Amino acid sequence: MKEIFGPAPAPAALAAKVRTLAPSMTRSMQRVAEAVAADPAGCAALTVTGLAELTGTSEATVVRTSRLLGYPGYRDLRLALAGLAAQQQSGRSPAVTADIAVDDPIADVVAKLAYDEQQTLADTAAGLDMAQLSAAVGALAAARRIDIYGVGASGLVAQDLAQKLLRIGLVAHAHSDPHLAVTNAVQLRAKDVAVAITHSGSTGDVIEPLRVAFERGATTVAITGRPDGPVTQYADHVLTTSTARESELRPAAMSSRTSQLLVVDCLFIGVAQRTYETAAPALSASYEALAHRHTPRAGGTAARR
Amino acid sequence: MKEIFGPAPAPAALAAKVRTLAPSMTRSMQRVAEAVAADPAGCAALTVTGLAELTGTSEATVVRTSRLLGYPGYRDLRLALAGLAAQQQSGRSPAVTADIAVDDPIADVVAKLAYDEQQTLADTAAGLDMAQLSAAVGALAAARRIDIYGVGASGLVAQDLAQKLLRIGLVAHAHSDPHLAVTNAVQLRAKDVAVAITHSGSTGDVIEPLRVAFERGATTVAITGRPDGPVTQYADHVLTTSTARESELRPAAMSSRTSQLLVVDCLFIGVAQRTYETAAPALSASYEALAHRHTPRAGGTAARR
DNA sequence: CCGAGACGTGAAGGAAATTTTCGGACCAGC
DNA sequence: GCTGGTCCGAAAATTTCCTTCACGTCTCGG
Repeated sequence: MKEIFGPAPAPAALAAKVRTLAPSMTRSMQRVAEAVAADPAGCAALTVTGLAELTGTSEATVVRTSRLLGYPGYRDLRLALAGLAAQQQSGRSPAVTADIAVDDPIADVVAKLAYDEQQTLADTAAGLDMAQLSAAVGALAAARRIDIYGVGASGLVAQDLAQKLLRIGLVAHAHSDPHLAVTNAVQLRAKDVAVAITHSGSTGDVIEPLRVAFERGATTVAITGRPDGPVTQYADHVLTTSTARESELRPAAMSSRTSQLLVVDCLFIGVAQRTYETAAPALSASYEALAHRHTPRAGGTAARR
Repeated sequence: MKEIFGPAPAPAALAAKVRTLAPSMTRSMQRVAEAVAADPAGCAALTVTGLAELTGTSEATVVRTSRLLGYPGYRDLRLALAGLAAQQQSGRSPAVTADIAVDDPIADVVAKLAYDEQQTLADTAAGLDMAQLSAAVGALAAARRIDIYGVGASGLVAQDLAQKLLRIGLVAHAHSDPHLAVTNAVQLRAKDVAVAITHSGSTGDVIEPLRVAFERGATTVAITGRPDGPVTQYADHVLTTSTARESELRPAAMSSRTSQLLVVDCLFIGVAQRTYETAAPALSASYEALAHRHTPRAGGTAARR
């Protein structure tokens, strides 16, 4: 009997991982990663030397790329590749997803967007580090106070998380004003938690308050698409969101938001589970508090003017 | 020297092949074949030496068995094994259909959430009325001014839409303060568009400004999960979001948000397409304006305190 | 404009894996 | 007990993989 559970490299999340880590790769490594992502089956049939020649690089680069993707060496990457190829083979052939074009009919836009977001969700789920997530949940559940930082599109996600945590009785606040965020971060102490949400991983306005919180001894969590970005310097726990390819009409903010929200939801559910005794009544209380805000039913038809 | 082996090694029919060929095997080879068939995943993790030790045989025997099974050597058998393991792995994941329970491990929570949200996306895309969507897009693209109403969780979606439309040069504003929303709605005229976002379809704070806008002659759009709700009285175009079942730990806000965001994205892309001439440069301009807000690269490791 | 430093890269050598070779062990039959 | 055959594994031979190191290139600061 063999137990290879914990440190086992991700099985299916390879394509997602390639996209996530691509920005932090050098040119040569990108070529290798690209080849691997494009044709897992083909690459699985190649030796280190073969893949190096195919991509016009050296064996060392291939090994380096394998390491970056989370495997101990090329040998294990190759095994994962074989597995991936088998899955693709047996699984449905993924419908060809071209980029969204200017002249796409609206129905195609809907289909492509839905498909892309589904893909993003799958990638994110596959790429999430359960240990980190679990640790972050634990910290949040026990927190005296929670500060959440995010600006721009990520600011909305930050607010979403804050709203949810408030609903289950935690003390959470989302800051999108960098100055206020920093001044609030100074107040944090050991039992507190600070969460930074930034897709790029390098948004100064978000990193700065997290740094302050980190130095104050608070537990810090980063939700980012760049696990190698500056923000992770000051993060005790890093939750990686996936990055879909983006096109001219489809800015990165769109898929990153989907990914971030999934992570946020997972955090929320996790915390709700751990604090179930207090969370459940708080949830229903907040629900009932809003009931009278909904008008019972539609009347007739309205007349304009 | 390289030889091309004629018959490609079968990937999935391995267990059958083991049984078929077992009689023609010697005792030691049978032990190897048996181990391989019993635990493909485990054996895939072993080297030749490891498998030889596990089965109490020698490396040579392992290679001989591989040959008999139709592979050029153990290396290729191992690859096939990894593929088989991946297939088996992917085959079993039907546990996600259940509701999220209090004692679910965190990994299950992630899987279930991702699955549910994927389902929600598919449902929403399938249920969207293209004619209504198209009409709404047309109204937005030609609008002089756009007001968006939403409170609570839907308020964040409203802000998301406003952010996006602003980015492509439209005049859009999200209101979550009901009073301000109404006072602003009074200003709307024929060429303007008002969008109301409410899952329940009966949120008074959102219906009220929409009614005002409607009576002022503005084009009104409702994004709601209840196409028969009160809000649709005052909506020229109704975009229906899907509703997933909710459980105690998973409030409706979660899936409705996913659904609403997809609709909002569709609106955005649709508008961006129609106003491409102005949208494209506006998008890249807003992107560049933020570039300097990102610190270039990570330094070393941070020290707490 | 130039130099110092850091980074990316591949070549070569070393380690580990796989495959082959070869000799010994076992088992009939003579 | 010997002989021929088959089966098996230890160790050599080979391929594959990994590590080290030096060279080229780029960047940043003066």
